[in-house]
Amino acid sequence: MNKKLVIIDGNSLMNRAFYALPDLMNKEGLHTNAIYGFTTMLFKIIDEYNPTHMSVAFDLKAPTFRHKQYENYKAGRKKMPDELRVQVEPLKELLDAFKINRLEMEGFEADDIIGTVSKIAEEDNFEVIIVTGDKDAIQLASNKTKILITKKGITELEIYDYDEVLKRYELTPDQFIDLKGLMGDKSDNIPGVPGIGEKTGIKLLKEFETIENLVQNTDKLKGSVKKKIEENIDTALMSKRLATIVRDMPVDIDIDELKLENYDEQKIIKLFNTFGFNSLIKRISMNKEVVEEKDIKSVLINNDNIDFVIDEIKKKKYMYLKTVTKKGNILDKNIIYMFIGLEQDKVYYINEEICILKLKDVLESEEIEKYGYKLKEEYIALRSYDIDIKNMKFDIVIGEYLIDATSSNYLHDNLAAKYMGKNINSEEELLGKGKKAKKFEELEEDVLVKYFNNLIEVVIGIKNEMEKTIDEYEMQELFYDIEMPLIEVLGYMEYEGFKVDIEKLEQLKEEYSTIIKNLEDNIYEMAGEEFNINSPKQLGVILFEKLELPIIKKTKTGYSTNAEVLEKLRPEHEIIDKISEYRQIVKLQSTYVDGLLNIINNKSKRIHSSFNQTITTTGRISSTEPNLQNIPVRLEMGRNLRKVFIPSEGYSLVDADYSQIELRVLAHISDDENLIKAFESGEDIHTSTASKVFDVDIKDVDSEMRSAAKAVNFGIVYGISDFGLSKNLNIPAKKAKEYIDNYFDKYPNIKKYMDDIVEKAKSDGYVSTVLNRRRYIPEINSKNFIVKNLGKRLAMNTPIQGSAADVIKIAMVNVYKKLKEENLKSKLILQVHDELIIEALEDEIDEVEKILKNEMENAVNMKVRLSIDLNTGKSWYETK
DNA sequence: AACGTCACG
DNA sequence: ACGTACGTGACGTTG
Repeated sequence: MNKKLVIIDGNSLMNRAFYALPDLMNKEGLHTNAIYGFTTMLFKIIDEYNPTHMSVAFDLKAPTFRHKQYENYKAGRKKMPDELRVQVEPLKELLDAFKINRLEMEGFEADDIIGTVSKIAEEDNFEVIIVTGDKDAIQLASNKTKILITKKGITELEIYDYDEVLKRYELTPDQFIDLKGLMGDKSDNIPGVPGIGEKTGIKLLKEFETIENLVQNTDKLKGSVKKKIEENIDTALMSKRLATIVRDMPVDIDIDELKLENYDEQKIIKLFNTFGFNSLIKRISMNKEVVEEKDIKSVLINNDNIDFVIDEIKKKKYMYLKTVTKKGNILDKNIIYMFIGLEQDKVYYINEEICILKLKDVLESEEIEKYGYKLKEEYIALRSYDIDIKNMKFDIVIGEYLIDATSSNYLHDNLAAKYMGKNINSEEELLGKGKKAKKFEELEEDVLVKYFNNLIEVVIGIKNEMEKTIDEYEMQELFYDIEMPLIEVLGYMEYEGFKVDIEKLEQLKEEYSTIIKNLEDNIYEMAGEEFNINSPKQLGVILFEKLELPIIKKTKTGYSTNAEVLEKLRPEHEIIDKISEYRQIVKLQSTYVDGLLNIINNKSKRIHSSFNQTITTTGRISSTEPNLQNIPVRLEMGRNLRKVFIPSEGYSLVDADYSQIELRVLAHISDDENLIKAFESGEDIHTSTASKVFDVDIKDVDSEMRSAAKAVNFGIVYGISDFGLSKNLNIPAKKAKEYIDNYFDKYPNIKKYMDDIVEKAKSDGYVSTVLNRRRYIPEINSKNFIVKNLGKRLAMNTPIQGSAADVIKIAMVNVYKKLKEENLKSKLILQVHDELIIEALEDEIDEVEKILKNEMENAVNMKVRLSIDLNTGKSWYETK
């Protein structure tokens, strides 16, 4: 095999990566962009060139022989920024894990090491590849040595071999040194001959070949060039010496030591993990010669032999579980396979309904713990078989969400890479993506079996370590008592759905269509032409070019036409009102009326939203397809839509919402005496805040003061800034700052909370809720002012929003449990952050209200009491 | 796929 | 001086 050496200029490449990539950080706030860029480059080079030998050369801090020759060498160079400096040692550690040789030598620069090693390698008949961001290395090009230089960014490389240098510079690589001697080098502070640049330099060297020859023959020059050279002979010679890369350093280098060995995979994965390089973890396992590919034997179980599996489950008292379903109605039987794992290498699967039904007992047994991946899917899939799965005890997706709520990827292949260092076939690799994506039911059985066997084994492989982390983070209560039981509650709400009045919805559709049509006509007439009102771009042209209205604000793509801008333009032209109205109704029509009509379940005639438990960074749940957490309420026109959300025959809706839960949570966390007192007094909280901030008697607070105070309270919850408040209240920032200062004066412990939590985020890297839910805030250590300030607001807001989320989740679990215990027919069907909705049987309304009040107000014990408002009605609209 | 806009807590 | 309120999801347009 050909011997091939890749030698990299470590400092140079790190530098390039550092400046080319945005400021990446891991969750503890370690900057990682240079490491990341370097590593991707490393992968690329290994992939493309497949070297047998490799080394990375680094500069050391100590002065080199060049400094001794010329005291100004590299003078004036900026020192390495701290954000880059902190990445050097971790990168070296990573290289060690890769078993890639590192070279550094006191008194010499990386370039000299590279020059010396490449020479030794050339003599030993190696093919040599030098990777650097610095053009100086071009002098080393030869017919055996290629120089790769990073182009813009770091992913693109320019290749210089001997011929390429000749072509580009009309000089040999050796002459490149002379050229630099003449031109000098700003970044190294090599003087060169003043007034001689690249053009003249090349011309001279083409004629005289070297500087030495040139200075001997200055008589052949004329004019200003002659003068410049003659006056700078010594400088030119010295500059050439400085620019010459040493190729014979007095060292013994055994090139065999640069040989690539098998890298330490576990260590690399561990390091990638701390850096947060999840995508690279996948790549590292892919790069392995042999991907672990043992024959997977999940055992197919049928009706004749399933009893022995059931016995085994009962003995173990747990089961790992995954159902595979075909696409279809949530209410139908859709399971095509069910996988059951008991331990590593012991996975069974079934594909007959009769077998599923035989498992009903163990699935519904409180004694048998269920472990899995996205267990809500199992709950829902089994409901149509009349199986009510119990004791879902461990879900690795929920676990990972608690460990890192800012992660955007909880897919099993990613978790396998992180926890097990394994490269697993992902769902996207199995099914494809986008429009061409296949469905599970379209795949061959053996392919599916292999995939789901892997998935089960991932859950088995991860559970133990994840348990330890949950213990370490003291999240046992949050995980086992709240988030895990919540899975069933959310699954239940999805399966039950929310009834809608379809006729009413269709009637609204007609009404809105007529209004929209009229508005369109009006707007076209006022504009003098037809255009797409829904296009901000076209609308912008009409408003700001044709009608020449004043430009209030710009977006990065053009004119802003949002509601705030339109409000300011209102007095300018009568078209504005029509556009605002049009926007409002089109929104209602497209998102809500059409959106809802599209998604009504044809069997239940109800809406089955999906509730996601692992999306938000603060701990809230989110709702999709449709989003039932943003149904209009603020404006009457939109609020009417709530009339279509109705209970079943014989039922009513009972709606319970927490009063000021976030401010109450804040009072508790901050232990602020005044805010606690304000809640105890029973006084309206915004009025009470107004009386403090504006220093007037409660009875003298007018509505303007109250609404200003309300904005201040919102600001406090969001992580206050004078700018934000001033914008919201439309007052000068100075005035806003006065309000804030006043507020903190009157509520000193809140001020203390804000200061302390920001400090905590800085020192620990994360903040926590009352139940130890955690969010990492790397933003807070950013050098970027904007990002850092965002970090501060996140630190202030997350414990408040997150603790409120904790509280309502506890209430949900307890309300759900209570309804079940008491065998009530009433159903919990929706949560909207601080609000629960129960579809209550008429006869049970009193009991349901009692349960809601009791469980919600006593969900946690805080320094201020929690309070809810209760409303009952025949539509969501009526429960106000 | 990104952007602007707008609905909610 | 730097430019922002916190957390979401859906729609239509545009590139």
